[in-house]
Amino acid sequence: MPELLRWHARLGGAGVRATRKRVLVLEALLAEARPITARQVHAELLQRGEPIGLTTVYRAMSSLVDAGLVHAFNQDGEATYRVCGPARHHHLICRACGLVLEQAAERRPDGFEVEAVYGVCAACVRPALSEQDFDAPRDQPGRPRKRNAGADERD
Amino acid sequence: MPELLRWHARLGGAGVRATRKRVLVLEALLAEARPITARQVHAELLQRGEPIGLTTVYRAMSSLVDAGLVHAFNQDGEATYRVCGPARHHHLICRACGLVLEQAAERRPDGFEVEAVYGVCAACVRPALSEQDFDAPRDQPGRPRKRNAGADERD
DNA sequence: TTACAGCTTGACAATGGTTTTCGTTTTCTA
DNA sequence: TAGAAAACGAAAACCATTGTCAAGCTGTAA
Ligand SMILES: [Zn+2]
Ligand SMILES: [Zn+2]
Ligand SMILES: [Zn+2]
Ligand SMILES: [Zn+2]
Repeated sequence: MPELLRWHARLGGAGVRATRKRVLVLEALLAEARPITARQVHAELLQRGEPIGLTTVYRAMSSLVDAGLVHAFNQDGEATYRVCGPARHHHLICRACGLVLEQAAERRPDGFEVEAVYGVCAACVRPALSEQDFDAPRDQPGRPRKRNAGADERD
Repeated sequence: MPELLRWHARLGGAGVRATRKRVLVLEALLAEARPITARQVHAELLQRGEPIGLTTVYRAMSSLVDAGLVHAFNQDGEATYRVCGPARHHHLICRACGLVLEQAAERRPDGFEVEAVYGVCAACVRPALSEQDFDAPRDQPGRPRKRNAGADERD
């Protein structure tokens, strides 16, 4: 299982021990294509029969972020986490479906160094015809919107 | 005082009454070049001898955002507000000094529609030499950093 | 193996920004 | 001058996140 060993190596290289709980959290993140919250990870692990405290999930997230394996985002006012590649990059974050795309590091002509771009991805922009969710992008289930999903852009 | 009347007109046009408290909040925002929090507005108005409740400040912000006069951001995990121009635009938001720049509406070649770009502005990128705050950009005092100003990008 | 130091875990409490609640006050209109 | 609707504000509720602290685990040196 060289896959798991690689993660252990990347954790150890950052001075973070690959404890059982941290690996569980990492596995839960690896199973998701788009970022999820600490609460979601917590619920999934409990459902898998792996007892873990929510506090521990938060701390594991912090460790994984420190180790550079995971990046954190802010979606609808709460923190979400996703496993990212090792190359330096920034992100495109769709506020409609939650999808995150990695982009090559970029410094704009005006000198502004981009770290995160929030907006609406191509798949979610297209069907801007309907107010409801019918005809939503098929391959992207979309995350449930929360309170405060109004006209502002507080991501 | 045609200035004030213009604001009244823009508020009324959006179905938002220009009440005394709302105008006070708007004035407080107009005095600031970069976004500020509801708590800051609240404190400034109290200092000016204008009694107002924090709840009312929050609701005034919501109304002003609905009316399109004010845009909301998320800086260091809390909401900040700034008066914006009427043209459709998105924002460059510096996480170091809090500056917000309006940018012409933009859709990337890949179809992603940009709404907010978080990163570090040119003035703040340059002096990346010192860890401390000495030699910080002079013309931009910079806002005090808060908890969680770590490696992640949770804006 | 044992002992010890230090890291990890998790139940619980605390924090802090924001929203709800609800009774009072103000504003608009007839 | 009413009466209705909107706005106001103090206090409580909300909720994601962090702090606390006692118990458990891990690695290492004796
Ligand atoms: Zn990433
Ligand atoms: Zn999308
Ligand atoms: Zn704006
Ligand atoms: Zn800056």
